[in-house]
Parts: sequence; structure tokens; C-alpha cells
Amino acid sequence: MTYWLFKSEPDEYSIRDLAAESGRTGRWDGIRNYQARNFLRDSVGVGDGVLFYHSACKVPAVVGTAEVVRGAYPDPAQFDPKSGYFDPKASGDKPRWYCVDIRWQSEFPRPVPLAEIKQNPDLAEMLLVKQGRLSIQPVTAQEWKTILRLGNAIM
DNA sequence: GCCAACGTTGGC
DNA sequence: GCCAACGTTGGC
Repeated sequence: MTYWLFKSEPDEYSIRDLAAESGRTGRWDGIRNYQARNFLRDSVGVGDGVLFYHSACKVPAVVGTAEVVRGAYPDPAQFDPKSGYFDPKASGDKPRWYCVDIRWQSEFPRPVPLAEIKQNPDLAEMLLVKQGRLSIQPVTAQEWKTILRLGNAIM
């Protein structure tokens, strides 16, 4: 059982979009970055915890949690010429990109903004802070706990 | 919309 | 196998 942080642009797919899916379960697809792909394909497993992060928006922040309910399988969009995620170099026996399914778990009463994460000494080692531009990244159990405490804190 | 960080691609 | 060009990501 491990923990992850998944980034999504809320204009594309927000935590409320996930909550609105049937069974509150959605496919996490469209990952087209190799580092993120490798985590997704090799390490993300059923039962893992996910911090849902909104990126490329006014206030980038962790906004809630989700749970992985299906491990890596080839992202169907890469085979679909009509999809924006189509990849001509991928083939059925040699898929290049992967996706997982996650189920909505919670939306924080109070989102935890990136600016606050950067200021918190307990979170200084997060990849989110140390290396930007990584849309799937591991999170330690300590970091998970700290983020949940902040997100659920009564102000 | 600029541009920095990172990984892959491909010419030689 | 070097390395410049390119694609993706995402904060600002």
C-alpha cells in the first residue's frame, strides 16, 4: 500500500468530475510523460491512496483524495485516431501509454494550496516542491498524513 | 503566454 | 553514442 499524488487540470478533469462519474470511479488516462507513465505502469496498485491535485489553475492545490481500484492497463486513447491523445507510434501489442481507474474518496473542506505546502517544513521534501512537472508522483505516509490533517483542519 | 526542467528522438 | 532539437508539464 503506497501513496501518490495525481495532478489534473480542473478545466479538463476536476475532483468534482470524478465524484460525478458513475460509481464515483473514473479512468486516469492521457498521461503522456514518461516518468509519470513509469510510476503508473510499474508501481501504482489497487488500494493505493491518491492525493488529487489541481494544477495549471489560479490556486494550485491538493483538493481531496481517491483510491486506486484498477491497476495499470493500456490507455485506449492512444489507439484512437480521433482522440487528442492518439499516438501513431503505439500499437496493440506494443502499447506505449497506460492508465488506471480511481474512485473518489473525499473532497477536503479546505484545499491545501501549493504555496502552503512549500512553506511547511514537514513537506519540503515532496517531489511536488523539489521537481515540478511530474503529474504522477509518490508521497510518503508522513506527507499523506500531514496533507490530510491540513485539508481537514477546522479553521 | 513565457520559460524552465526533464525525458525522448534522431541526425551524424 | 553525442548532443541539439523537440514535446510535455505547470508555476508564475
